[in-house]
Amino acid sequence: MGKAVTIKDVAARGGVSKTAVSYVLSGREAGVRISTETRQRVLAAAQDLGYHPNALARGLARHQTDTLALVMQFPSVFSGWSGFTNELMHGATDAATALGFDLMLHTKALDTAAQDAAALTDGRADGALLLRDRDDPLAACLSERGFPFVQIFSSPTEPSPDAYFVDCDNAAGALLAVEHLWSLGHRRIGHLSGSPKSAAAADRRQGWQDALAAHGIPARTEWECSMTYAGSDFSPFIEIMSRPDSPTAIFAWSDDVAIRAIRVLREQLGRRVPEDISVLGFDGTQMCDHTAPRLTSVRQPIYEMAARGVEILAALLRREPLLEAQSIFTPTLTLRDSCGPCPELG
Amino acid sequence: MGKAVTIKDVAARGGVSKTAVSYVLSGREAGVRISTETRQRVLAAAQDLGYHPNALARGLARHQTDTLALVMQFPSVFSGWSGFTNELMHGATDAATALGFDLMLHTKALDTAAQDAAALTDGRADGALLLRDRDDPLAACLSERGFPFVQIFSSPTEPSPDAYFVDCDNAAGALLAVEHLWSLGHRRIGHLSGSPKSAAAADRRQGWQDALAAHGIPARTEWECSMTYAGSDFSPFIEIMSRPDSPTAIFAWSDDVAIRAIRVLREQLGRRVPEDISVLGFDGTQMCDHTAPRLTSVRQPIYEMAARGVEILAALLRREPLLEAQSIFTPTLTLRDSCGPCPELG
DNA sequence: AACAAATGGTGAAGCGGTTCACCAGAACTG
DNA sequence: CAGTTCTGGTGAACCGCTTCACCATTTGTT
Repeated sequence: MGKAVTIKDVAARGGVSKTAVSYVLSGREAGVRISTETRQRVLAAAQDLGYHPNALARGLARHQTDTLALVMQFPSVFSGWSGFTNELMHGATDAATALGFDLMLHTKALDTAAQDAAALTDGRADGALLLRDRDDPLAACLSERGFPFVQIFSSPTEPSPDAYFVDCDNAAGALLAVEHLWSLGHRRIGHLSGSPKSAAAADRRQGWQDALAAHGIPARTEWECSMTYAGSDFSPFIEIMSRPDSPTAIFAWSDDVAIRAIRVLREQLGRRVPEDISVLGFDGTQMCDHTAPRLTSVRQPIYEMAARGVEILAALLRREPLLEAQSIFTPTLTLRDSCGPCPELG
Repeated sequence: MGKAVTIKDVAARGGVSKTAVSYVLSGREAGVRISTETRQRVLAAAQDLGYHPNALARGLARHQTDTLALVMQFPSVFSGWSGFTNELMHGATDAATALGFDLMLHTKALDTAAQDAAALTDGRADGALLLRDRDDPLAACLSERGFPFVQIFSSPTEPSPDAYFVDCDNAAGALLAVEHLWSLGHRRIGHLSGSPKSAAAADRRQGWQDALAAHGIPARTEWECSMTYAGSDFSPFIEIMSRPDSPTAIFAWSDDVAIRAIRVLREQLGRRVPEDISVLGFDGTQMCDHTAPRLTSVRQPIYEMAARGVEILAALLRREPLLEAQSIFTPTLTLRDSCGPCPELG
């Protein structure tokens, strides 16, 4: 790094004080007047020198950096392949750019939530977008420190008016899924569930149970199989599907897992989808259109949800009025080709 | 944000000077000796107060932030779905975490490369990972400013000993692809090409041409179709494939595009893959295993390449000896089910 | 006992900005 | 023409941390 050009250099070249340069370049001329002529000189000097203010110094002085932290639960959030993370990052970066914020990634995990919170509040970011488990202690630690944050793809167990979050109605999504399969004649509807610590996964599982219960068919344990990642060991699933009364339809908690399940069904169990068995996913990622058969899935608008999270956080930081501090999107069902009538019918 | 706890608070509580606290907490005790007893007091005080140094102030004073900037060519790098970006981010974040660096995303684009460079060198990042077009002016601007960077998934046109980059041998990859299709009897081998500005895409296209030429069959213009994104309009492709002498095999510059092509072939042209036509991709993303048919693809180790980029940059910044400043990975061919013998044979 | 060396630590000057308090001179007022 | 109000701008403190130069004691040496 050669010596970078500082505000002092610009001041010298413009024949003015640092103060004048600061006022001109930051645009915030409240309290101080600068003549048009001086402004031009400063601008020219800055241009000539290729000056760009040091963000560290500016941030230190202003206690504000116009930077948002994106905090992931696991580094492994990047290990899925269906495109959830891609779409999330896309929405978050687009919105951040549009609103004039930069984005920092926080994938590190320290020993305790308190330490994570301390690290997050090291001055580099003005606020955080949290993609974490439900009731994650980090949120509490951040609240305690008075650090602004918005949770995305998660919502608190108890309604709390002062929490900011963006989520979709996962239970409603699960209901859509089960109802669709039910209408196709399926009665033994299995579930590939995610981590119980994930708010989204837990709600989808609950929604599945409730939807079945509403039809007078309590969900059976042997219809459920925990499959947190698409890369997980699917032998429990194979075991379950090999039993006599195995489900005729599977509702998977995510597209990733659904896609993997289809493959396992075809390659290791010799079952055709949707003729022998129906599979339904959750997320409605782009990949759904490109599998064979194309994956019927409950869609949550990931891009929009991530963008909304950024918007809420931005409004919060800028003390602008919030349209809705808590945003719950309604999922929709996108029909494609992976679900068919129950083969045991007629 | 409530008043954050500063080094002064810790000093007061420990009954020592700021200086002592700084030396103890930063671990860098060159030039100054601190007794074990004092150290304990400082540590305890810091612990009690939940102190974490302000990264802005520290960075400003030290001219170093242990943060890397990841600069994308387009925000749309997140719009693909095959998992390239996911795998890249995964490798980059893992390596950065392992080496003690944070990651900042830079997806904004200002008016000129010079401005982009100025913004990048605003002090927040020590160096940059560039995912950009070949001969991108940004690289030149950064060099001029003496800002350290490593280009990933790209390499300079002219060999330049002082450039740092990680790439794969794209031409060799294309050769693998063409040779495989050739060995299956295909003679009319088409190409879905990417942006000519992308180093990778351009090299793959060139490799395809050269490989065909080596067999005495110059690539015909009507075998090629530019298809930069998987979301692009595929009607030119449809047009090409509807002609009498259309290719019997397609080498796509990326998995995304290959997957889309398979779908278009099946749904809009009624052609079966691989019976009627073979399709071969590039990247070897996880998605290849989950399409139907599974996609035969030239694999480049995206995770490792991104991680290597981070490692090189880290070594550069820490003035550690570099094993290889320029890293060129050799791609491999992963056979799956999307390529078959040329139907026109026997 | 006199001096050197080691031990343990502090003060203050930055790093590169922002911003508040204040000021000199020109332009109005009555 | 003295007094007020604008206009246009400056000086210096400060943001929180690092680090160099330096100092006061204690311990070791001859």
